[in-house]
Amino acid sequence: MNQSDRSARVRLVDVARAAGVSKTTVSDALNGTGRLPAATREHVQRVARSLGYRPNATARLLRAGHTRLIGVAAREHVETPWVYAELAYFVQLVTATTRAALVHGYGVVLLPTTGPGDCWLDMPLDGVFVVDPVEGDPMVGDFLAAGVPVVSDRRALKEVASGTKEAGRWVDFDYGSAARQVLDHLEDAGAERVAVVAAATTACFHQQSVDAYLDWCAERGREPRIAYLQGPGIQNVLDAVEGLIDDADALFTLVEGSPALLLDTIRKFGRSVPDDLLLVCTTEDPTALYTDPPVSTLSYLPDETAQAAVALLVDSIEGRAGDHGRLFSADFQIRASSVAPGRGPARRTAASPLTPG
Amino acid sequence: MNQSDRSARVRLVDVARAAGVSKTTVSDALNGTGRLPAATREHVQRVARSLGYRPNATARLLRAGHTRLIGVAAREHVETPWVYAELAYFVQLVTATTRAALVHGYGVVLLPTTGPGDCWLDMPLDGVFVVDPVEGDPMVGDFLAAGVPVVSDRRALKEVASGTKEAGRWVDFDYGSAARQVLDHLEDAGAERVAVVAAATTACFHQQSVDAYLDWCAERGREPRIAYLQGPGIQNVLDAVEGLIDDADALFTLVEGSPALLLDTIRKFGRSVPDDLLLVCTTEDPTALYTDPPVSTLSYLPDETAQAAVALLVDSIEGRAGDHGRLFSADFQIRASSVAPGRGPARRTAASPLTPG
DNA sequence: TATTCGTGAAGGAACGTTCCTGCACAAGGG
DNA sequence: CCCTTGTGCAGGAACGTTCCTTCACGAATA
Repeated sequence: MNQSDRSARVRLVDVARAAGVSKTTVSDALNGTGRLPAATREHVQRVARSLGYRPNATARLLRAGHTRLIGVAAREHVETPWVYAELAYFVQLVTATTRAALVHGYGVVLLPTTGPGDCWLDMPLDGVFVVDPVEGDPMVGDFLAAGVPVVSDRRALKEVASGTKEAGRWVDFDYGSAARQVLDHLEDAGAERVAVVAAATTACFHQQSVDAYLDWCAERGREPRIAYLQGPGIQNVLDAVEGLIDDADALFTLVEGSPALLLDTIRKFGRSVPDDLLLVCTTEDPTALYTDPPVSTLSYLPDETAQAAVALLVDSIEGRAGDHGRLFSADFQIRASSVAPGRGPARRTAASPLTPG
Repeated sequence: MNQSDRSARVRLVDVARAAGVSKTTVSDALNGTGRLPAATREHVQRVARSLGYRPNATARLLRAGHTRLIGVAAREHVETPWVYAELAYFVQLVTATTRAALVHGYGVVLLPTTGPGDCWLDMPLDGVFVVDPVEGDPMVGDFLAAGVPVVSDRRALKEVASGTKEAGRWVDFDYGSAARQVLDHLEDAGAERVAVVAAATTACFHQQSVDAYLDWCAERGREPRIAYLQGPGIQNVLDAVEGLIDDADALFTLVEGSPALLLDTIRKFGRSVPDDLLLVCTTEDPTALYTDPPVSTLSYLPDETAQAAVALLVDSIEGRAGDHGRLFSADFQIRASSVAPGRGPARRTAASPLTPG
């Protein structure tokens, strides 16, 4: 099948033969290396161009010993379920990773998180960024064992720390305390029955957030109000809200859903934000700024995270010492949707602007 | 720097030496090829595992002659400007491409559409999918000249058709007639002053859509009402709407913007959808179904497009004949936002459902 | 004139696989 | 006992680059 292509492809030696010089000369002429007079250089370049020669990327990479390719495993981005549930976050993360990688001279491969065995190891990667791994994620361990530098969640790295010489570097959030920050804010704003919408996944972020919520409730002797998504898509988010709304005076979503649509849905059930229901969304969706009222958001800074991850990964790949990891703080933007009217700004976060500039 | 890693890496020969067998035997034992007794096979596998051997992906690829990697150039996805303007479409396209590629056993590399010269040619790709290329897109020509199979817009392929032996395959929409379909629908629904929001780019989709709109207006002797985005982000979309709204009785957006937010904005200007302003959005945002009223959408089927593109690309890569291209029709879903009340369903599209199931 | 020196270019070893070819040896059939 | 057949494995050539080493040769120097 591919034979015709294979043999038709002009190689370095073909150029060499056609130009009447050696492989070395062709290589030097085209790469600007070696010591060649301009005449020879131009002659070779002309011949190469006339033959339509293009160097074989794989061969150069083998020679070079690196591929300048990093993998990004964004579990929820590629796998079918939950695609929409967390869309904006993963999209921004992947996009920012690609951009950051480009700056460092690397390309990005979107890794399948599902798939047969360790098929990802067949890809010629210099390093991998495993975003928000699930519990006992096999990818992290596989790559580390294969000697491929990994950047991921600190917790995921710890799990496989034993037995691998290379530790892997991390980019982390303290998801638990971010959730607490939101919960405390809602409590300060007067909420007594905070409900949470979560996804049914073992991803670090969800697990830690939910655990923090449960602890927070337990500390206060309150009964947790939590709804798990039954499937992907907006409808499931709205359904989850529906199941919680009657018995809550504040809503904290851990999954992405259109802020505007959430407000619509809440309104449909006869509730009003923020008058008798406070709302905070974990989301990267910028529309939260423009709704009426603007919605308070908890952001996990995909741009910053991606940049840090790539920087750490590249350091690791290129053998520089650098940091072992970076700990970020989530960005909690308090807006009108979670400030009870007449109460003024909440105590602990009084410095934050209530409305966007 | 990297030398320690380099020399530390266990190679096939190291396993061979340690196991007291030849390279061939190791290769056969690990790949399940050749004729070896189970004992030898297991012995080699044990030694390989104990040394932590992982085959070098690049070397296998060189040997194999292919990389099982395809590139996706989604211009607007990675480049900074307009990132948000067309988000959902590109996201779904890239995601669907990744998924489809995986099914065929290929990985996906996100290609930089900006960057020095032809840096993309350094990547070891078996094929490329160039999404919605701009006019005179260099990538298409570069890859075709390099003998790398390309799937792209038919128009972009035509531009560079001369001189390259391989033609490239295409996945196409008739953007013009899709736009006309929407415009005709709006006219049928009673609109006389249809305004359009467009992005300032030379991407095929935008150019052809705008051209169709201008022609459509000219045919009717109507003055075109068109606003170009001044920059990325939702705010610019809303600003564009603001500039058009006073003088229009129908709005057709060619750029993605949150349907819910568009409705809010329109309402803010004292207009009402669909009573005195009809609205159709080009978007993949599923929230359009859930707004009040639900918003009519024109979808360019990213999932179907991606699947077809990957299938064509894989055929091309693996030397199968297959189709030269696939022409799709955009999916126009008429909902309440573009049906004037009391007028009943529009003539030409009476069969389409007015509300989602 | 014999020795350096710099320039221009060729030869060939790597990079780490896969896989084609072929050898040694044992078992079976004539 | 010789010839075939099959099994178990080793050797080494590819894949297409890059780059280190070597070499020839003319000019400048001693």
